[in-house]
Amino acid sequence: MRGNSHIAFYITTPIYYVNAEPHLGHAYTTIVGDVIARFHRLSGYETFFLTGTDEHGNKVVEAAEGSGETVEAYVDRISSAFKETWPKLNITNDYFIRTTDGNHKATVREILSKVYEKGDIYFSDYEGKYCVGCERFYTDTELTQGRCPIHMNEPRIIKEENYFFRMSKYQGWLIDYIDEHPGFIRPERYRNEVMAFLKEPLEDLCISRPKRRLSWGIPLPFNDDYVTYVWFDALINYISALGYPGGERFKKFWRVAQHIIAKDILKPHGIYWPCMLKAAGIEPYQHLNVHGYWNVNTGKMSKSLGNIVRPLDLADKYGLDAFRYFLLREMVFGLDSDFSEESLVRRLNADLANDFGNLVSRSMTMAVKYFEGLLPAPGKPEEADEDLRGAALKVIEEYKGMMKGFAFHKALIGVWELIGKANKYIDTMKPWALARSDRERLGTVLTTLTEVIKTVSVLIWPFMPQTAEKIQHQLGLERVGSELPLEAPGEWGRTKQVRAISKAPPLFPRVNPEGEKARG
RNA sequence: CGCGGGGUGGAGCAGUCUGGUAGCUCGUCGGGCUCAUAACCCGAAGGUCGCUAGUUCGAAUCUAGCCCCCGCUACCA
Repeated sequence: MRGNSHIAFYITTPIYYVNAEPHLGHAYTTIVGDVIARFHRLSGYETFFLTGTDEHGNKVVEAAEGSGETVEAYVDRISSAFKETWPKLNITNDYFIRTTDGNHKATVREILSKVYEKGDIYFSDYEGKYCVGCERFYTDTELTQGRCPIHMNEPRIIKEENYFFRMSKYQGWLIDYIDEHPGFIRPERYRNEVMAFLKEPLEDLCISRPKRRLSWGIPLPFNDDYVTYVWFDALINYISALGYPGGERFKKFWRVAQHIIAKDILKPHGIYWPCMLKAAGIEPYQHLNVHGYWNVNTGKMSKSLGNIVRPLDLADKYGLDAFRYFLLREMVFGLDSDFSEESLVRRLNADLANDFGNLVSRSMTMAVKYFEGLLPAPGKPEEADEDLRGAALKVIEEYKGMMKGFAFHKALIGVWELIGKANKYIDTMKPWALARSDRERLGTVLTTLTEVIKTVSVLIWPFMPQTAEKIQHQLGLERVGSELPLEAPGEWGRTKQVRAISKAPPLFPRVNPEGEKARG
């Protein structure tokens, strides 16, 4: 069933700015990317999943000075922190890009030249309110009563010559494009937000900084006294990573590009980036997928222990798969959510331990207890068996639609409805009674159950790869993980050998509300 | 007239785009089962879906107006 490999899929996270170490928000975005990438691999798509780090700009220089390092050493260190975090969260990115990479810098300069030669970059005065202490310009809205929020002094009005990107030229085109491509920015609330912004005239974008003020950046190809402003640098990573313009990957993947971002960087991605692409003569990306924020009540945590929510700590404490599941199940993609360990524990116990883990546990135990793990070929299915199978096949179809639309919580709700039906099926069929009265029927019931569990294992693999594969090994399947495609559950009745020879440990041990592992 | 988000049983949330018996988790109460991780299954109590008007045979869902809460001031996905 790998015949779909000519179908391509390209997904990106933002490149993370290296002035802080990875936190919950970074982890969420990247796990979403991983889930969607794994889903497409499972569906037979040739998939390219990109993440990386954004390393230029003033704040990075300041952060390096603050830690007493050279800029180069500093960016290497923080970039590595990101790069080394992702494997620990089971992130399967195909490439990790850094904006300090030579090929990226070359691509940025190439694009700049192209747009410059086209006449869409011009040199002009920039006048603004500049705080000498901060060494930066402020907009009126950033100022507190007309004063710098940090130094509390009045900013100086100064003029600076800079290069500008003729973004206003593309406003009409962008409005039409978004109109004609309803899913271009999604969910819809963010599309509306961009459209609302585009109702006002778009200003041209200042894309340079003089070197005397900022040297840590990519020099403009047409004026070496200037470096490019961060967004023009950063956004281009999405194509430089593919080897634009001539790279095979660019040809294969760019036309199916999808970005994932959090709502704070909607404007650069929803407006600057499409205009930049248009100016450079490159097709727009396919979808911009925008998610909300995790609101973390850090006050509570710091009171007791003075600790912060760090993704790796949570994964260590509760299990990586539980952590990944929680993030994708709890947040409605696009909306804000509250994060708390309490709600994580609630989901871990209710959804994972009670509903799902226990279903696997009781089913496996019976397969081993009554048939020594070797289930007989199923007999003639009865109505209840067919109903359950029908429900499973229906869930697979709905799941695909939800996943493609980034409705992860709905995809998981569907899977858990199936889990609920399987638990109910056990209670209705009473296999422990069949063990004494009708062994053939017992075999059919247990086979039906293991098929449902197999189906579930495939559907949860993008979210919880370790758990899914553990189950698939227990079921004695020859193909596991990404080798077991989404269509496999349709081949019902093939699971004969269950390998849970002795009692397997629970997939998800229950946790008491204080976060300690409960006594099993 | 700033912009945006939200107001759904005790708590936390889906559902609103594509109107049609109001759903989930936790909690409470009662029952069942014994294969299972004090788990699972069934049942019960509990909601004027912020307010008002409108469209409609029918509105949590669409339209208009109003009220209340929260971000936009902390690094940042």
